[in-house]
Parts: sequence; C-alpha cells; structure tokens
Amino acid sequence: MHLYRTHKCGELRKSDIGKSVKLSGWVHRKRDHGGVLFIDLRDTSGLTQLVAQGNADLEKIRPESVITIEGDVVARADGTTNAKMPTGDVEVVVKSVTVQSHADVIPFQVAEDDGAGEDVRLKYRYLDLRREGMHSRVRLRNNVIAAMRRRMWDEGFQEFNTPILTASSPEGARDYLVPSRLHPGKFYALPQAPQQFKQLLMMSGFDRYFQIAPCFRDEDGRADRLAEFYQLDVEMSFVQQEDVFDVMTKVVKGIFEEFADFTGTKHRVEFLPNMSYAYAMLTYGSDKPDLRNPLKITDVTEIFNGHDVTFNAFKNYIAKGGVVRAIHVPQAAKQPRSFFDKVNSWAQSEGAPGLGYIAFETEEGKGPIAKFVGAESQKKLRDTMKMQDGDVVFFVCESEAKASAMAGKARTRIAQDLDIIEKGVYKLCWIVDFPMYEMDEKTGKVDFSHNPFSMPQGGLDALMNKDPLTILATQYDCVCNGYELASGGIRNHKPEIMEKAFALAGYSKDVLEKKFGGMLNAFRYGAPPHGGCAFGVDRIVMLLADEPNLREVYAFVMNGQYEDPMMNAPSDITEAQLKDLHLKLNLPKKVEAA
RNA sequence: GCGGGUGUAGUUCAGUUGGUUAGAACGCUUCCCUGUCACGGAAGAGGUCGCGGGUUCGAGUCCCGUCACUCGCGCCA
Repeated sequence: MHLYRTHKCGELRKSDIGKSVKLSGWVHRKRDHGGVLFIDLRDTSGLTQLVAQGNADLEKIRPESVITIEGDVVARADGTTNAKMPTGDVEVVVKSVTVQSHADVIPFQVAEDDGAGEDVRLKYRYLDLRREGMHSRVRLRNNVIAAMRRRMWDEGFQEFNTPILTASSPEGARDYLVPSRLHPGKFYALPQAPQQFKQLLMMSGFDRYFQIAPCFRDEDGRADRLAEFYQLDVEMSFVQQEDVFDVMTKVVKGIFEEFADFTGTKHRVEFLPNMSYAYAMLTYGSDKPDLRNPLKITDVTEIFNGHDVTFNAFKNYIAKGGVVRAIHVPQAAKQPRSFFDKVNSWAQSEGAPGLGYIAFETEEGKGPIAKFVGAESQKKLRDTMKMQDGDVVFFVCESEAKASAMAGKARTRIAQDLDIIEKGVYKLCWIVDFPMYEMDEKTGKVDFSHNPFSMPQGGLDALMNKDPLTILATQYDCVCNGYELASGGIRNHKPEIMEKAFALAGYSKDVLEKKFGGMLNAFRYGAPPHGGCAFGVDRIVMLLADEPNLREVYAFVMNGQYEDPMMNAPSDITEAQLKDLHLKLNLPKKVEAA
C-alpha cells in the first residue's frame, strides 16, 4: 500500500464501499460526540467524513493538522447521508492514524470565511489559499492560463520567453531597476511589457508570437493594479487590424465562454461591433465603456445656445468654448426627490457645481433648470434623444474633456443607483481609432497619447499634412464591462515614418536613435508589417471570478503598499551586498530617523 | 505627494452624553456527550482599546500629532 494514500479525499463513492483505503489530508472540521468522533478530512480534491471511536490522537488533534489514516469505506446509515457532499453517501471508519504534522492554533479560520482582514490573510497566505474561495480562484487562474496557451497554439502561435533583465525604457511608467555588479553604476530594468522584443521577433521572421508575459511597473497600487502582473502578449506579421481582431476575438470569446459559469451563474458572452474612440468618449464618456449600462450621452450644446434658453450659467460657458452633454435616463421621472438630491450631492463631491436636470413627466419639463429652457428647445431635446413621457435628462456643462469624463461618471453612478446595469453577461468590444497625439494640458505640448510605435493612419502623408491632434493611430483597446482588457496596435515598421512621428511629439532623431536604436536598426534590415495586442490575464480572471480586487485572483501577492508581509519584501540588504553593487544609500530623513 | 474610511480579545465586530470591573460571536483550554456534518452542553483563559501627547476629578469615547491597513486622486505610453 502507498505510504500516504490510495485515494483522494473527494473521490470515494458508493462503489467504493467495502474497500480498505488510506487517505491523507488536513483536519477540516471535528465533531466530537464523546463516544464517537467525526472528522472531515480535506485535500485539494474535496472532503471525506471519517468516523473514529475512542481514538485519543484524533480527539486531541487541532484543525489544520495533517494526518494519514487507514480505514474501511462503509455506507452511511439511512438518514445520516449528506447530499451536500459528493462523498456524502459514504464514510471511512478509522483503523489507524499517523499524525504527519501538528498545527498550532491558526490565526483565522480555514473551514469557514470569518471575514479576516487582508493584511493577516497575506501574512498567512498559505492558510488563506487552503480556503475554498482562494483555492478555487487560483485554480480558475491556472485553468484560464492553460486555456490561453491551448487556444493560442491552436491558432498557430508559438510561445516565447523574452528577457526579464533588460534595458530601462525612456517613457511610460517607472521601471523597477536592478543594479549591475559587473558594470558599476549601470542598471537593468524589469520589462514594463516585452513590447520591443515581440516586435523584434517579428523582424526575426517568427510570424506569430505569444507569451504569458510578466510585466513590472513601479507605480502606486490600486485594487486592480499591481507592481507585477501578467499579460497574454501577442504579435503577428503581415496583418491588418481586422486580422488581429479575428483571431483574438475567437480566442478571448472562447475563454470567456469556457469559464463563464465559474461563479455558479451562467453568463452570456457578447462580442459587440467595433466602436470608435470618439464615439465611445461622446456616447459613454469613457474609452472603456461598460456596455451593460443602457444609458447614453448626447451632445446638446447647440440646443442650449438656442434663443429661448435663458440658462446663462451654461450659455456663458458655451461662449468660452464649453460643451453641454446630456444623460438620458428613461422612466426616472417617478423617482423620489431623494434620488435627484443624491445624484446632485454626488456631483458636488466630484467637484461639479451640481447636476442640473429636466424631468419630462409630461411634455412640459420640470426640474431646477426647466424654466430656463423654452418650449421649443425642450421639444428639440426630446426629439434629439427620442425621449418619452416619464424620462429624465441630466446635464453637464464643462470643457469638452471634462464634460465627457463627468458625464461618463454620472452615467455610471445613475445606473448604479437605479440598478439598471444588466447582469449575467460579459459585453466585449474593440475600441478603435485612438488619437495618435494629445495635448498635454499642463505644458501645452503635443505628445503621444498611447503607444508611440503604432502606425499613424494615413502614414507619412498624414504626419506631414494634418494637424497632429486630428491624426488617428492604428491603435485599439478591447474592453469588457467597463474594464480595459487589452491594448494593441498595428506597428509602425518604417524608420522614416517613425522619425517624423517622434519629431511631431518633440523628440529629435538623436533621442530616437539613443532610446530605440536597437529596434530602429532592425527596421532597416527588412521589417514585415506587423501588429498585435496584450490582454491583462488578471483582469480576465477578475471578471470571470466576479472579484473587484486583483489580489483575490493571485496565489502570492503584495499588499496595497507593494510589500509582502509573508516574505518580508522589500527588505534591507547587507553592507556587503551594497558594496558589491557599488551602491550607497541616500535615504530620506524620515526613514533614517526610524 | 494628496483625500476619504478603518484601527477595541487569535478573528470579525459592539461599546450610548466622557463616569463603576471594556462586551458579543467564532476560535482556544478543560470537562460532559455514540450519528454529527456550522453537532450540542458546562466552565475557563485571553485586552498596551494602534502609538505619543493634551484637555478633564475621570478618556476606548473629546482635541493635536503620528503609524498601519484599505479605497480613491495624482501617477500608470
């Protein structure tokens, strides 16, 4: 007989009755009745009920200790079966016990969710991972990654590794840096993404690349952001945007469908038609719209400029270049006054003066600003937005960028208040035609708005002849339920276009050569047209697990301050290590004093 | 760097207007219990009320500072 087990704890069934078995696992729960003792024994496959009589070792043992038992599988008596357990028709009568490992008193409960806080869970992560929720989410993650690999290979992609110790990249997030011992004063950087390497693989002729790539960014955390995270990184040669969409829509839709019932409720998966960035910003006030939210935004600047509108707060702002955006909320006129007050005070907490509205209970609008809008303009509002009796419209007046953002936030907030966000569905969509450049509001300087390596639509001609702020990039995102799942683009593989593209953003040829010389050189030796994208693995798992926090879908993870309380990272290093690396610390005064 | 929230037993939390010995549930220890499956019952241990200072006859409670965690803003091509 095997030293530890003949079966796993989730395996035994009626058909095993009469067998002598050996099981190993953790003591999940104990129910001691004096003469008879029940123990639920747990391993990763499930639970089996053990029955023991007069066994002093088992009576004393604490939960979460590890034991091996030998015993006989017997049928449970009528009325004592447990339909909630897959093994609930049988139990194992214990003949002998070996205690493999005694557990101390545990800092929080494993057998049930006692609501323990995140800091203590992270400190004892191995205990946390034994709990049902974390255990199943980590398995989900593993299964999703396996499915990604399988589906990508099936589509003709090959998986590559790219360097972890690489060069610091000039723009973007802060790099995590690694000092070089052999090269005093020089540093490696951990990759923010393998962007240049995957493009270089295209120039190496490999055609279809993917990697479950670790990425590192030294910026402050959020619930959905970590210092290290994984992307399904993809690049393809000889493709246009639609080729990337075709293959990745298939892969990602397939993955969502494969795991859509993880939470226990089956979710539908809908991949909606592509949407332009401009349309998304106008209609949803976001470049990652939650398309489960039925509310839409309309520009009504012209209507508020009408001769019968006397709302001067808006009119004056429009004269200075402001815009008015309207959020149409069907059948909200019957909402109690408190609803409108709540929306208004929320808007004020966001820094807006308030959120004006008109409620069309009948043809004649009511509400704080209705009396400033004449009958003709009210009718225009109703016609423009196809409003019905009982509908409400909220207004935001701001500069274009701020109005979009505020209307977008209000759209989300109002839909949440009214609980009209559709449930049980993943709504995915490609957002296309991102602008190539944007104006930095602080410096007034034109800069890249996304990836500087994407091909400008219209190529060199557009760069030479168009207002940079009107040039579109071949740059796209994939969004799902309000999250940005992926970002990508068709790359610029022509050095002369790249020089001009960087020049428009104020980067000289020297800078370009210095920062991206390696890749630029590669472009000069025969570069295939290519493009790709990168999907956030963790975001996908979060959505499938219905968890708002990224830390719930990782086995080992740092806290919000990017510290690991279990491994005690980051940590001090010795003087000798510093010396090896040719480093001297220059600490802020606060830290030094402590 | 900035703002909101939280901080009381191992864990999750309650604690009134500042007033006697700071409570509950779960967990833990000891004992009882032969059919439970969140078993049940009895007894018990366990507290620097995050830390420091202040106001007060008296502070878990009020004030100031500070630290930790958390959510968000900035930041994240």
